[in-house]
Amino acid sequence: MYRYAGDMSTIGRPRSEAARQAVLEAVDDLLVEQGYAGVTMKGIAERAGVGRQTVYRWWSTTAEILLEACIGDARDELRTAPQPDARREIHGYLRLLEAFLLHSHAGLAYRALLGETQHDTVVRELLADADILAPSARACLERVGTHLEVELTEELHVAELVGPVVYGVLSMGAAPDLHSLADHLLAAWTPTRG
Amino acid sequence: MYRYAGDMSTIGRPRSEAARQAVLEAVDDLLVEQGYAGVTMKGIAERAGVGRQTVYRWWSTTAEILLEACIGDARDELRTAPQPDARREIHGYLRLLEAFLLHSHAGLAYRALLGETQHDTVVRELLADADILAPSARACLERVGTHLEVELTEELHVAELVGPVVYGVLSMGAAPDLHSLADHLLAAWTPTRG
Amino acid sequence: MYRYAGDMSTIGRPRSEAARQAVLEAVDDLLVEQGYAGVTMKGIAERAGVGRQTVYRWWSTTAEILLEACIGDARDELRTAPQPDARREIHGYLRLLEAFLLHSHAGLAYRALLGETQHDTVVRELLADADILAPSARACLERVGTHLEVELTEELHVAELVGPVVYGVLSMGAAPDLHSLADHLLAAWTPTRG
Amino acid sequence: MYRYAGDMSTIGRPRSEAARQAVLEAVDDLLVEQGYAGVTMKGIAERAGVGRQTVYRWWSTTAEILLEACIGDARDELRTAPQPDARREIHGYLRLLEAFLLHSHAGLAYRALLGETQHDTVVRELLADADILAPSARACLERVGTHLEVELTEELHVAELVGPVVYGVLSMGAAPDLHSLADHLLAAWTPTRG
DNA sequence: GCTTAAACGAGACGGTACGTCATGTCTTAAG
DNA sequence: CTTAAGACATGACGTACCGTCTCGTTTAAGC
Repeated sequence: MYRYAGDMSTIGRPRSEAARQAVLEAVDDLLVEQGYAGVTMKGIAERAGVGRQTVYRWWSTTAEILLEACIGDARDELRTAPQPDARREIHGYLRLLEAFLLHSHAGLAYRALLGETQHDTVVRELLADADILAPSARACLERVGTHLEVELTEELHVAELVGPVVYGVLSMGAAPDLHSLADHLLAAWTPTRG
Repeated sequence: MYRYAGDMSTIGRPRSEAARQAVLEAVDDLLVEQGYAGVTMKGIAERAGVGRQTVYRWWSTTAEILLEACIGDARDELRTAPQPDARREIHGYLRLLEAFLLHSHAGLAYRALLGETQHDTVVRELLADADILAPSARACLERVGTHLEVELTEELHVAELVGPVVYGVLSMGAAPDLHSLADHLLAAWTPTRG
Repeated sequence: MYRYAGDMSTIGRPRSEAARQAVLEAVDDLLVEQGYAGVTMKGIAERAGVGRQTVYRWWSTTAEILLEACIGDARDELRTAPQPDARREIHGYLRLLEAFLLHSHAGLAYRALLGETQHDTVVRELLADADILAPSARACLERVGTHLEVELTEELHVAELVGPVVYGVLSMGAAPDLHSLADHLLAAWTPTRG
Repeated sequence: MYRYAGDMSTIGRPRSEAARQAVLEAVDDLLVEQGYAGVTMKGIAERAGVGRQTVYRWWSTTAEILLEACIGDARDELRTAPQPDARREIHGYLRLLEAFLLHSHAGLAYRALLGETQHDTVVRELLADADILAPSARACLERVGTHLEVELTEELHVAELVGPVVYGVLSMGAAPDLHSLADHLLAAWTPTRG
């Protein structure tokens, strides 16, 4: 469970959890309703009914707020149930990923952040540290590996699994055909027999 | 070859090609020197030694300018020479793509635009229409197909070829291992015998 | 009679009288319809269907155009018929002046110019040279003088006659009571007997 | 004494009196140094070392600032000491008025505002409400009245007293002869004896 | 209970980019 | 050589958000 910073100090008025929640909800609402251009520090503060200084006290940029708002949901939404075979494992994960990127609030925030990453190096590290997609992909690969004669644990496999979907959604707004993609990945990862 | 708009009207002072070039160079310089945050309409106009109105007359947003500035170079930089076999064909293209995304000015602009795409729907269509990466990927696939027993022309194959590299660069700032990726792609696309 | 500049040159395309008229009408229309803020060089040119350079070629400022547009009408509108006695002479002129300043297009232009005079020294000289009000006031005073035992020709008398009305209209948008003003002026100018 | 708005609200950071003073001084300086054309919102803000938004927060137009800047000084500068007789009373006031209009900073601002009044109805009401000249003229008339057999309180008398000087200064840059004007006014206001 | 101290809301502060408008100059082709 | 058209560089317009600051208020913990 998430524990926000500030539990070390003991004197003075403690941080308001209500204000924190209001800010996180505000940033999510603004992103959905007004798009990324509507996500401004000023707008967030007003929407949350919170002083501007209060926002700046706990977050430096809109990206940080956005990340904190989506980080928990993202993990939950990308969790898959184990499947009986490798093909269903892969295909199930791809579908989940596609849904996350296209239709989830947290996914919308992730795409916005991934976009901002191209403009701002600080955001890149923030997002890299948060490591939103990779853990779920690694979990999938681990389970896929048990169905095959090989183990799949490397960064490369994550990129092969996740990359085509992310590229499709980011550049064209739609993922490629997931059935064929799953088949191809399976073929790529199955050792060729003599 | 690119021909800027304005060749239909015959009356009045004609559009200044010098101003157009100055703007396109200015946007490129600013992106490289100051990053995306430095790419503002005001900054472009001043850097180009051009009136602000002149910029707005021909372009609506910084994204349009960026796109026009990189579109030509991108095509050139993504052209590959034919290779003797499929593996070298694929690997050569992947290396070219990685270099483009990581080190080229045009590639920097493309990444910035792909980032902006996540914030702004208008930019998405602009970039989709420009179709920067796909043509080069399709050209590669076509040549790869002649070395195999199958043809590779679909959108899915483009995503499989391009996606892992783009995802790696966008989210972590580095492409995955291109040799292995090329091998996997070859395996995925080679019909399983026997 | 007014002769516009440009009658000395004989070679080349002659100045277009149509363009000149169009400009003068345009400036008048704009002042009435949009107020002084709407009187711009650009606006005049467009309204007149005339090239911008054509306007600049013959006039330097909007003030010059306004002056040329109103100068003729002003003279005509401020002409009074002689009256049988001094009081009617004075009162009639005051009424005419009031009407000119409050309701005439030329009077509106004059007030705008007198306003601009306070901002721009060049306009002051322009307007002083044009001498819009004084001639009519002097004509009135001359006729008044023949009804009295004194002659009234000085600048001071013009100011006494014209000043109260101009001040009232300029500062409050209305002239003072003209009957009483006429009486007072008569009293001021009648040599005290006994 | 003038009290700037903002003393009623208790929440939020209070208005900066320093910024207000800086703006009022800036507008005065600009008018004197660069003339009315130099009095721009941007220029005022920069000269005052103040944010542009701060200026717009408290004033809508340059006219409002100019008025606030001159309103206090104007009252002070137009105050006259009582005189032993009516002629000196009138002549003294006329001299004061002439000096105010021709040589005072506040008078310069008043003339600029009276000029702007001819271009902008909003300014007219602003200036009419401020009522710069009339109170001093009324005070003069009141004291003049006690030296005569009549009372002088009406708007008409103000216009007769002030009008000729204002007209002279506005249209020609100089007042008429004030000795004669004072004599004439006295003659106009003295009841004719049998 | 009183003091201390930090977080809170509100909002003014000096900046800066936005997109629009008018300025006065220029460069065309048409007459 | 003037004309209409319109692009050009310049710079003010009024708006929005930036991040900082200064208020008065609120909410604890510790004396």
